[in-house]
Amino acid sequence: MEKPEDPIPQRLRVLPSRLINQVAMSANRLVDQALAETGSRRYHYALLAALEEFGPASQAALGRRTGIDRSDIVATVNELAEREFVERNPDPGDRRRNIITVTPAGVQWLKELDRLLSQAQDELLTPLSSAEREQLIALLTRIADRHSASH
Amino acid sequence: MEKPEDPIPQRLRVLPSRLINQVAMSANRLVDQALAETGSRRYHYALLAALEEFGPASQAALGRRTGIDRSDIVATVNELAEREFVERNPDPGDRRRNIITVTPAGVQWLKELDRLLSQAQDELLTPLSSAEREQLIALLTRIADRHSASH
DNA sequence: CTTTTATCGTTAGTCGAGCGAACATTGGCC
DNA sequence: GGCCAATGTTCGCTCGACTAACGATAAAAG
Repeated sequence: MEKPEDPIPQRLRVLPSRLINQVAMSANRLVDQALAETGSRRYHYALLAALEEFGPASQAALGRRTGIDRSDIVATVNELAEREFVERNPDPGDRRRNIITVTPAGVQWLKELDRLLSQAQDELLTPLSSAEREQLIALLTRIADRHSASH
Repeated sequence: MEKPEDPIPQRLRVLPSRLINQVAMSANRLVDQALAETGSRRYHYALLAALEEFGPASQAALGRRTGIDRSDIVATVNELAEREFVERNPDPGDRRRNIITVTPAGVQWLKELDRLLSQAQDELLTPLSSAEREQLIALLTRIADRHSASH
């Protein structure tokens, strides 16, 4: 009654790069949806996380730490600044730089995002046991490391 | 001498959804780059694979089998038809449909893409042993299945 | 000190993937 | 015959990732 279920080609079903994309899409769907209700985007979380963990930083440094392009940092900082989660101030010691600082409200917000994201991760990984989740993370980490650091 | 290597926030480093995206990006880079040299794109492979495995089909059916939106199928079929890897003919039995058929050249091309993609997969999974690769695929498959089939 | 080189913030614009909306044509169903 | 669903197609949107350019400033080289 609800199974027209078209078959997926074997080649595609087992192709690692495709599997990964499939899962990435699910992950993004869950995460974006969780964040959307609060008017946030993934970049917001990344930036707040970087700021909270390493303290105030220039936009360029934030870009390097989060992997976000420096041209995209601009918009993200704008959005966060509008909601007063961060402040953008010129660096007196280097007038090329802006120093970005989290506000207390920003830290609070980060905690809220932490909560939402952790729920989303759980939903994503539902079919796996905790041991399997760690396995998966370990395997993925090794691949990610190899392809960002080395090359 | 070449390690400014900015640190990545802990929160991001272990966030599964982010790890997966990271790896997906590497995968796409490798795959796209392998395909680009031949003027192909991922959709081309998906379509040819579906055709070769299940035979001639309507564009809508191809969409269902590959997960490609039917509006995107149009362009993909156009591109493949231009290079004479597929043929698009009206279905005499249902005049709403086009029947897409792989040509022998298309089958040959698919084999070439198979070769290129398999290399790319290998490059992606370099840091993993074969046992680990199977583990990874198994884990990812379970997640992907859960989130596509069951909703 | 001056000239070159590099970094920073910013704007604008490209590209591909994944979609939604709309529309005309055609089929199936009652 | 009349209504709803499916099909092919076009148009356009959003997002993330990225490139190119520019003016300002700083640091390095001469």
